[in-house]
Order: sequence, then structure tokens, then C-alpha cells
Amino acid sequence: MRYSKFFIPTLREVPADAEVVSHQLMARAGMIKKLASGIYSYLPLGLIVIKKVEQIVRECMNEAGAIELTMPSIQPAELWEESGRWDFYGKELLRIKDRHNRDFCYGPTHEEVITDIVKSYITSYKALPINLYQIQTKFRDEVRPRFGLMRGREFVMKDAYSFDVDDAAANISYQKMYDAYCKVFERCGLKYKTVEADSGAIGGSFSHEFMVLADTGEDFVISCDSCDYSANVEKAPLKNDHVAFSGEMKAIEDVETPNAKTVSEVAKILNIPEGDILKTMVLDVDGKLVAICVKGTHDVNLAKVKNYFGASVVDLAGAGEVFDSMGSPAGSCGPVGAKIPVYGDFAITAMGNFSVGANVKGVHKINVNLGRDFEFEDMGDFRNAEIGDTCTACGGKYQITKGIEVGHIFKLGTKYSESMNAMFLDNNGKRKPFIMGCYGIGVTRVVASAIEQNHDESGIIWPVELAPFKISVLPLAMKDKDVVDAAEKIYMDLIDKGIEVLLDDRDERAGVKFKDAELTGIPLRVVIGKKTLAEGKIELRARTESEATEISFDGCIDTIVQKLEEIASKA
RNA sequence: CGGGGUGUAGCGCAGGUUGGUAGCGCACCUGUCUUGGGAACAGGGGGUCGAAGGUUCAAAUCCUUUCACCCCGACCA
Repeated sequence: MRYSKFFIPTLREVPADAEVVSHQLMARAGMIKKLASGIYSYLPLGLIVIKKVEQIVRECMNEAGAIELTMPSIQPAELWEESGRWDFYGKELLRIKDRHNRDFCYGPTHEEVITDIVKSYITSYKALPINLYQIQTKFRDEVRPRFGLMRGREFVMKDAYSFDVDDAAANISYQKMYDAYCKVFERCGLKYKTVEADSGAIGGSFSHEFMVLADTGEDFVISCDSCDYSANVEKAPLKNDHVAFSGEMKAIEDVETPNAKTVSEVAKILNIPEGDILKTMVLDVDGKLVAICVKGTHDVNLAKVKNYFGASVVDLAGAGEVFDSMGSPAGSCGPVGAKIPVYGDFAITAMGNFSVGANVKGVHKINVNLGRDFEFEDMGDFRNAEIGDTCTACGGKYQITKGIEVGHIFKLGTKYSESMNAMFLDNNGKRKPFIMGCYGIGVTRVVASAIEQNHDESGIIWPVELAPFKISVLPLAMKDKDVVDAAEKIYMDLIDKGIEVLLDDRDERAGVKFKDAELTGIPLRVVIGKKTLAEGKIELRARTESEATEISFDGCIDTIVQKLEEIASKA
């Protein structure tokens, strides 16, 4: 490609609304332009990179036996009503009406559509297993879109869906996707981790997330310092290894805590550590109110609560419900004398003479003790794991790192096939629901996270597989015929070799060409200058290197190609 | 949805309190000169000051309404 015939509108300054590096650099490198909050145009350079990722994904999917198709982005409400998600999915689902006032939505995911397709055509076990996928634009009306392509509302996603005859077969399909995903992210040159995850709103029995490790990530990844266990913080289990409190129990007392609403406020008023306070949360578990207690410094994990009760929806109770059930506002709730079932986190076992809300506004009880003053209905693992917690697998210590979720695979089971009546006949002629799995990769998010992981002060440093161009050829004197001729020759020769090259044929000063080549992150730079060329030499410099090496112009193509291979193999 | 902030040239910003002909840097156009790290000089083009309404002789500036965008939080009691 000739720069002068292409469109790469680079920006010298950082756009005011770009917060994270990937967003800033994509905007500055002329890859994307924002149209509305969370909605971006993909400019030519950005599109090339997106297509690179798509192609890698496509190759890995096909290799794993998945078959590509494309489903509509607009979906009728009826399908979503059938699966029960029209009411359940919430505001993230962008709902629209057509001219006949019929309800539609812009698809945030395609379980319904694919299930509808498969149930229409596949009626026999003989046609299974099958795995269908698409690469397509999705829309999720995020509460707070941010960070450019990292959390956009419109984004490109690869979604695959597998259908199997039974559980064992479904596990094989799942494993194939797991392996394929590893290949995808390795080829993209990303440092990533797979973690056990909670299946969340999509549902299903188990799932894994693929996390790109980066400080700007919005997810917390728990990993063990001595074994290879890792999980999303929502999932990571905790041991009940607490030694019961055995100190002297002091006399229980009521104390005034006016206006205190949070643990830290109570701690300040009572002049005690937050760890000596019991936090009581009133939750709505499938319509029933339940109180969950955790140590003041811990956080309740709703996913764990949900799993403990086998519930489908767990939410915080509203202020009114809290008052009606506990007799006080949320900030003064406690387990002593509570009229709803109270459950406690394991870690409370070790606490003694702690403080709890008195279920009277502005009053707390101090020197409360489990067993003497109240009992839990049951105790369990109800909190988020924290740094230093004990790994249940090996006894090592948990650590926390931040990650960007770029892939998520779910074993769905029969959630959709049952609700949508998607059945096949097995080898005994019996009707059975398909065992499903679904598998997503955020293509545009992969691009953003690749930049988060690979950049410096000057700009992007593309992993070779994702680079929009592998080599930039910079003739530094466009009015010098020798320089231009030499550059042209190198350019044409590299194209003949099938290499993606960008020839910067603009009549710009050297500095401008250098800056743009660095900003756009092209892995290898070939510089043709007047003086060096007069000595029969040109310069070569990898994007990751700080020094250029001079090579002889004669026979330079082989040297350049060799250098490129060297860079590619290092990744 | 709650709190905070910002909308002025393609981009980054000043001006606003004290109403009086809309400015700076970058980018863009013309010319000279330059050519290995975002050159210099000279000249030039480009704005319904987010939108609507109001106050006033006069509004980017004051008042009201509204829209958009950004940040923090959005369930942790």
C-alpha cells in the first residue's frame, strides 16, 4: 500500500475523551473514530487489524470443526419470549419496533436464533455433533460504555454454538473450543490466562473465561501462588479453615451510632477496626428475603449466594423491604433477633466480641458473640476471595491480578433446548433435548487488549500476526530520484514476496514519517536516506529496537525478510 | 439511575466572574526556503460559541429549559 493513496488520519494530540492507552492510541493511529458513546467507526487501518483477528479466529474455528454462518443482527421478540429472556435480559437489550409496531431487538447474543435454526433442521442424533459459529456485530446497551473498544456498546464478536447428544459428547465439544481458544490467543501474541468463571446471565453448568492480563482490565483474576489454579473472583472458592474464637466473651451492650451507614463509619464512631464489625446484607433470593453476614472487611459474593441457594435471581433487597423485614434501615441491620433467616460466612467463626447492627435505627450492639447471642441458619462460603486467602486446591495463597475478558466459553446444557423445545431422536428413537454449549470471543476487544499489552511512549507495537502492515518503507527524500527508485524497488520486491508493506511516499519530513510509523506500530521499518544510500546502504529497525542496523542495499530483500521472520519468531 | 465535569474552527484549548465586532497552538491553503526525528518565515481560508427560549440597545458571557459527551459511583448496609 502507498501511504499517499491510503487513509490513515493520525492525530498528534490525544483526544480529550480517551482514557486508556488502547483507546488513545487507536484514535491517534487513525484506527477508529467515535460516532456516539460506545459506538465507533472502524477506519481503514483499524479494519485491517480487526480482519486479521477475525481471520485467525476463523481458521482456528474451522480447524476445530466448527462451521461458519451468519445470523440476522435484528431479532424478533417472540424468540426471546420463547426462551424467557425478553423480560429477563434487562436494559442491555436494545429493543426496537418496526413500522407495524412489532417488537424486535438488536441481538446481543444469538442462542435463541441458533436454537431455532438447529431445531428446524436437525431431528436425528446422526447429524450430531454440530458446532455453528458466526463473526458479527453485536449490540449491548451497556450501563456505562467506556475505554473505547474495550467496553463499547457495538462490537464485533465471534459466537459459536455446539449441539450434542449427551453430556459426555458436549464435554468433548467444550474441550475442543477450549483448545481452539488457546490457539487463537497464542496466535494473536497475547499473554492470557484461562480462569474458571461463573456462568452469569447466559446460564449453564460451567464456564471458563480467557483473560488478557493488563492493569486496565475491569475483571479481577484470582490465581494461586503455588499451583496453577485460577478463577474469576466471583468463582474462586474459599476454605473453611478458621479456628473458632475461644477468648473471653464480654457483656453485650447497645451503643448509639447515629447516621452511620457503612462499616467504615461505624468503625470510626466505635473506634474499632472494621474487621471487628459484622456486616449484614438483606438479599432477595428468588423473591424470598434472607440476610447474609460477612466480616466487615469482606464483600458478599452474590454469585456464591445464588449457587448456595440454587436460586435463579439474587439481588439486594430494596430499602423498603429491608426496613419491613429488619425494623431498621440497612446501615443498622444485624443478626440478633432478626425475623428472617440469617446465614453467615465461614470467616465469622474466628470473630469474637464483634459489633452488629441492633435492628434499631442508629444503634449497634457491641461484644456480640456467635452461639451465645444468636445462631446462623447455616454457614457457608459467601464472600469474595482476597489476596492471601488459602487456595482450596493446594493450600497455597491466592493472588489477584487484573484482566480483560476476551473470551468466554459456557457449557449450557439444556437451558435453551428445553425452553425452546429443541429436540432430536436418539438411537433408541427417544426424544431428547440437545446438550448445548456457547463460545464467545470479543474480536474488537482482542484488538484493544493487544494494544494494552503491547505499546510504548511512541505508540503501538503490534504482534506480527496482528500488524496491519508488516513493514514500512520510508524514503526520506521524495525529491531525490535515487532514494525514490530504491524505495520503489524494495516496495515492489516485498510485495512480490507476498508481504504487506506500507510505502510512505508522502512528501513529508523524516520526523513525520518516523513518528507515524512508530505510532501505527508497524513491526519492521526500512529507511532509505540520501547519505546512506550513496554509500550503498539502507537501514533496518524493528519497532521494539532502539538502534537501527545498516545493511547493504544490494540483496537487501533477503536480509529484510529474514529480519521479519526473526521478529515474528520472537513473539 | 445518583454525583461531578465539559460543550467555542478538523484536533487541543483560552475568553465567560466585569455583557460591547470571537482568539491561541496544531492541522489546512499559497509562496519562499528547507529536507535523518512532528522545520522556519510571510500571507491566507475556515465559527449559527451544543440546541431552544428569555433578560438587554447589545449575550459565547446573565437566567431558564434541553441535548450530547466524559469521569466517579451505581447494590457492600
